[in-house]
Amino acid sequence: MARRELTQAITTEGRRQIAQHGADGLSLRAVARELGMASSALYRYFPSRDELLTALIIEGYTALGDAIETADARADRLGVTGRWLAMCRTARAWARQHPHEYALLYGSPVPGYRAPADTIDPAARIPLALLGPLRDGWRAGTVAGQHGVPLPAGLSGQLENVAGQVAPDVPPEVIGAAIRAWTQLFGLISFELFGHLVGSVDPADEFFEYEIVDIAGQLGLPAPSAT
Amino acid sequence: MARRELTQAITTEGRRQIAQHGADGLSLRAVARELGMASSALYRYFPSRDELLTALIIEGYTALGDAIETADARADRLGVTGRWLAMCRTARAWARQHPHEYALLYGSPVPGYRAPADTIDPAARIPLALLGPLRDGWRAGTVAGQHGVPLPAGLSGQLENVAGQVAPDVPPEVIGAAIRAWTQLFGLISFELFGHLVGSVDPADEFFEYEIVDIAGQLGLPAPSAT
DNA sequence: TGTACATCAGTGAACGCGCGTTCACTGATGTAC
DNA sequence: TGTACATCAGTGAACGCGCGTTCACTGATGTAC
Repeated sequence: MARRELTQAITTEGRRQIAQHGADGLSLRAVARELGMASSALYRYFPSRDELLTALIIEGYTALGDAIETADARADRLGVTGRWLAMCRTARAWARQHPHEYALLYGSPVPGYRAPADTIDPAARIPLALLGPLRDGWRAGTVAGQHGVPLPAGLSGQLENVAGQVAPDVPPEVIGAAIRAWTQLFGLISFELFGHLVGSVDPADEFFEYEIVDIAGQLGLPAPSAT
Repeated sequence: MARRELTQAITTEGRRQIAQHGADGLSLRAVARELGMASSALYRYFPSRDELLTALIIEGYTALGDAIETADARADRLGVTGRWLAMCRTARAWARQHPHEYALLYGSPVPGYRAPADTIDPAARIPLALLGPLRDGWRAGTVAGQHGVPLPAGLSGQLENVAGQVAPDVPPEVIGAAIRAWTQLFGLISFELFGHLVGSVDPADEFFEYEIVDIAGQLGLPAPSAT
């Protein structure tokens, strides 16, 4: 078996173990066992368990990012609001299909594990994709920049800094709205997945739809039927 | 040492270990070691590791619930908006002071652990407390029930069901708004604590303030200075 | 075309570790008569 | 007031487990001359 293929077989099996037993259930020995090789052989491919975990985290963000970006592209003809809703639904669907991987990305940090810098870019794809329709809406004049509460100076500086890196023409208010929406979306998904809605609005399908439409409204996106 | 005192010494040490190493770092042997007793002795107090974990989860929800309810009571003269803001700030402060305990409550579910029914009531105290000012505002007529998006039938039923259990006089829209606000608040705290805001609005102090004021606005709570 | 050598994926045994849980026991304390 | 007994917190050894990582090694493959 070629080096690339075996490396991929290892991460695939690792992902399978995380899917079944969560991040702490990831064991090099178990991966090796499943692949029918000595546990020491894995060290030809990953220098430590943590490196394998990092690879899986990056794969997770990449899979979710791909899914969201694809949903965005597919919803192109539905306008900015349609794109936003499509991305939200896709994020939720991915999370529900891969709950343990989702928890690895957005749940408690793995104790004793420090995410290296390599994970930053793949992770950033998700908020960047969500920013897309907002940025396009602002450029087209359908999304207003100014919000009710004026930005305090420090926050404004942080947001301008972010804008400078990812969308220099967009005002800090819009960046702030995007971060809010991103936080709200994943807060909602986490609450559903981690069981906090049990006993109130679980099953959460209707609540989720209600929420993402409301967030779209907060963002100043045009009503979903209108485009 | 009396039975109650030793039981408490065990949970205190368990909480200390979770604070240092996270939920997976909780080990009966380590607790016993730290308390200077044989690990088998702990089984006189807790029938298994999971039972100890359950006790710690309940203690966690209770501590957070106490903190939030106290903040609510202290802010009584500040009106409904002041109470809401005070509770939000207290929740965040508690989470930042007890990050691992917070992760135990609101992070990824512990793999292989099923939360028993005893945790439901302590956990419910937090959303119930947050509902308080909203309910009072609605009763006093300062908070509107109707929202932009009409409730779909199924969601409305779920919310009426919740209302029936906790606040029968409150319309489903207000319950929905409370669940939304609760989800948003903890989504935000989780994102900050779990590191997702690093690189954008971290340190998150100003962003947090900005957000909770905005949520208050969404809830229809009167402007913070006006009472 | 054939030989000598280097490369390197994979092996298997071992190190040293910590864990949850069980079980027969000790020994102090308190209770019943 | 003194004796016999029950209770029960705590002990310490043991069971059986799985883990990450290291290390000297084998043996096939490919390369250089």
